[in-house]
This record gives sequence, structure tokens and C-alpha cells, in this order.
Amino acid sequence: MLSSELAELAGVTVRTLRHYHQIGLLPEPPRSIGGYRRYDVSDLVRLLRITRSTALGVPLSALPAVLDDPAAVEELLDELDRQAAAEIERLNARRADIAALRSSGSPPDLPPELSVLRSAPEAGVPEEMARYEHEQLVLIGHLLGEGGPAELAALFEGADREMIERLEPLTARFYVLGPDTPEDEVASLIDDWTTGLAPLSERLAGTPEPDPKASALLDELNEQTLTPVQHRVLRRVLRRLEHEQRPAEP
Amino acid sequence: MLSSELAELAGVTVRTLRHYHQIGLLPEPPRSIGGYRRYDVSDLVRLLRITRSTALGVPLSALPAVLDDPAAVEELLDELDRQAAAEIERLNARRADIAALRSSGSPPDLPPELSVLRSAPEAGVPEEMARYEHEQLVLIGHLLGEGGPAELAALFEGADREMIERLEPLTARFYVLGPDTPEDEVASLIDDWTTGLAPLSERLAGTPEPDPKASALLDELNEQTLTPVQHRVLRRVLRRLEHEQRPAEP
DNA sequence: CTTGACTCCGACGCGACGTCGGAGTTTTGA
DNA sequence: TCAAAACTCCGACGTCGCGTCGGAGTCAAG
Repeated sequence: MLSSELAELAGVTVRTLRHYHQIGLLPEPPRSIGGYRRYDVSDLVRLLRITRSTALGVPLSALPAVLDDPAAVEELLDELDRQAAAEIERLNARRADIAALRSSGSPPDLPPELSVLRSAPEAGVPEEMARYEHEQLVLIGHLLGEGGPAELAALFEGADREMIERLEPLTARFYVLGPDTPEDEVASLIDDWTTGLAPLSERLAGTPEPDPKASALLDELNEQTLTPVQHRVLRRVLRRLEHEQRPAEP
Repeated sequence: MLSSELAELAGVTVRTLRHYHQIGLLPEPPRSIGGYRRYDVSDLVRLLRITRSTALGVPLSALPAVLDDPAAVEELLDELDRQAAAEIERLNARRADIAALRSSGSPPDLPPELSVLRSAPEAGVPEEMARYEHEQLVLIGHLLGEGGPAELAALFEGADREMIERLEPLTARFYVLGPDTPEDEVASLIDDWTTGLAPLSERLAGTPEPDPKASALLDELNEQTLTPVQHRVLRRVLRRLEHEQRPAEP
């Protein structure tokens, strides 16, 4: 038999044969005058034993041991089974993630649960601000850790839709704040927004304190991305919400 | 932030960061006087967007496109989902194989269905012959192709257990044939075996002709491994079975 | 005697990092 | 204040199981 015949019989490529020779898994057969390898049936058997094992997931490095010590295989099979099960788990989780993404219509780099928090595309949010919102959600989504996004989304989903709808135009107004926005417009936005956010703020009060590191990072992002006006407005709104929440603290 | 802080926040290793720098996925941040990288929150966001995508199975090479073209992602997600599903299929098949092996108690390099055909360990088969039997089964198991082993095993399983039990001592006697076995012992083995195999032979007659290439390979294995006496005996038994099967053929 | 199919070998490529070694830097504690 | 500990840098090779390429030689057929 020549390389290609053996390879075809065993359902592998010629390159695979050469690889097995290189790592010493398959003994080098005698050569023809011209240097061609001539295999016989024992090589086929050896090769088949190898392919059957690799099909089970046995690494090539473990094969020398496996092939002539059938006892040592037992634990290996356990291990391989565990590995396969774990891998299946990961892949199933991945598929679930993909499905969630597809049904939520959100971009793939943020948790699908948070897609409720995104501004609607027809809200006319400037691109810069859309990116900001996106980055903020990415950050929040990760900093909340395992299951966090779901909880946060539940807060909003649980709230009455009306409130959300009342908030949307406010954030839209926030996103277009600039140095030439008239002062009374800014002031009214702060008022409206503070009162609009009040019910959410109450709900948030019942949840554990946010990780200070996370807050610091979020604030760093705000400072980097938002215009000075926006940053000032945001801080005032948050401060006033906090005061109303904890009026006792001086 | 230093490398390790960023890495920990994002749940990756420092080496991963360096890798992303190397392939241009993550921009190089400014350095400290001593040359240390100082990251900020925007690097964290960028990194998180990357890790979320890779968790879905997106290859790093596709990320530059994915990160700033959310539209191109759709088909990619389809593809990734298909890949994941296919991989899960393969792993499930592998686990099924492993389970079959463990319940059949056969070594991992031959199809579990064929374990019925193995000699019992207490039959006192010489090691050399046990190896021969094993190799033969490996060969047959593969040459029969998809589903073949199951069919073959069905032939034996369907047969009455008594017949199998009557055959076992005969193969045991066959395996210890040597140059100094008395002639009448050889002759009686041929007789006993031929009649013992007759019912199986009849059943086999109903199945399609064996692949001539496969037969040739099996015969090559016999010739290589069996002693001359054994090879002669085997051929006589097979010839006599064939004659009884097709008495019309001269 | 050419043509085409096949084989040989060496060497690099892939994907996503892990690991090692040696040199420099920053932080911490005595 | 200064040394030890912890951290960071970079380059380069290793992992795993082969795929792919290139150039040279070999074999069967026309």
C-alpha cells in the first residue's frame, strides 16, 4: 500500500500519516527503491486503533500509553467524558446567548437584557451620544457581574411603561445639551428629570449599595465623554435624587 | 489602571491584553515614565466589547469588522450558531461512544458492538492470539463501515447463545495450534469447527458479498500473524463451509 | 520519452493565547 | 532610607493537530 491508499482506507489524509510518523505514533514502514513508503495491513490496524481513540477525544500524546495499557484508559475516559460534558455546557450557553441577542435585537457586545435601556433609534440621538450610551451599558453590564443585568432590567420592566416613556424624551433632551443651550432649558431639564427619575430612585434604594469602584469607573467615563454641561446636569440630578432619598444626611 | 488591574476587571489575563495589542485589537495606551501602560476606562470598555464577542465564538480576526459595523454581525451570528450546534452534535456522539464503551467493557480502540465477538479472558487465550483477535476486530469493525458492526453483532446476538458457547472452546483450541499439535487433533478441530460454524454460515449467506479488498486485507493479516498450521486450518474450514454453502459450484 | 499523477521532505501557518527568562520599575514595610 | 517583594516590560518559543506550499524526485501509461 502507498500512503494515499492507506490514508483513504483509514479515512485520514496523507499529511496526518506523516504527522504520526513524526511524533513516533506510527512506525516508519519499509521504503520502495524510490523512497516511497510501503505499508501493510498491520500499519492499517495500528492506524485504525489511533483514529478510533482520537475520535473519542484522546490526545495524541496519551496514545502511546493507551495503546498498550488498556487498564490506564478507564480514568482517561472519565476525564474525557467530563471535558466533553463541560464543553457542551459552554456551547449551549453560547447558543442561548446568541438566541437572546437575536430576539432582543441588540448589538452582540452588550448583554441582551440591557437592550431595554437603550434609546430608541428614532429618538434622534446624536451618534456621539449613542456611542456613549452603548459604552455605558457595556460597562454597567459587566460591572454588575453574574445575573446583574437581569436584575437591573427587571427593575425597569417591572416599572410602569408609562414612566419609561416619560423618561425617554428627557434623555433625548439631555443628549443634545451643548454650550449654547439656554440656561432656563437646562434648569427645566434638571427639574423634569429629577422628578421623572424619582420612582426609579426609590426602587433602587432597596438594592445594595453600588460598588464604589464601579461608580468611579462610570464617572470617569462620563467625565471623558460628556460635555461639561451634560456632566454638570447629570451630577445635579443625581445629587438631588440622593438628597431626596436621604434627607437626614447633611 | 495598570495591566493587571484592567485584566482583572475584565476577567482576562495580562498576556491576553498584550496579545490584543499585538494584533491591533486594543490601542496602546500612554505609558508611565518607567514604561508601564496606563489604561483608562475607555480601554476597559473596548476590552469588554471584545470579550463579550469572543464569548459568543466570534474569532478575533472578525472583531475589527464587528466592533464598528453592527449590521455585518447578523450573518455571523447565524454561522456561529450553526458551528456551535454542529460541535455539540459531535460531542454528544462522542459521549455516546464513551458510554457504550464503558458499558461494554471493551478496549477503546474497537467498536463496542463487536465486544461480543471477543474471547472471554478466562478462556486462556495466549497473549499473541488475543492481540490477533483484537487486531482482526479493529480491522473488521472499520472495514464494515457505518453501522456494519451493529449488523454483524446482531447476527451473533440473534443466534442462540448455545451455539456461541459451543464455538468458544473450538476457537480456544484453534488459538493454541502449533507445529507439534498431533495431526488427528488438527483434523478433529477442522471437523468440529466446520459443523459448529455451519448455522452462522447460513445466516451470512443471506447478507451481501463481503468487499474483496476487505477480505484481502483480512487474509493478509491472517498470513502475517497466524502460524502456518493455523492458517491452513482456517482456510480449510472456510473452504469447506463455502462448498457446503454452494455445492453446485465446481 | 513525455505527460500526468503521485510521493517525498522541510518549513511555515493557524488560533488564542501560556510560559519562560532576564531586565527594569514601583510599592511596601522595617 | 533602603532593601525586599511584587509587579511590569519585551522577545521568543510552545501548544495541538494537522493544512498548505514549494521544489524535487518517482512511478505507470501512452
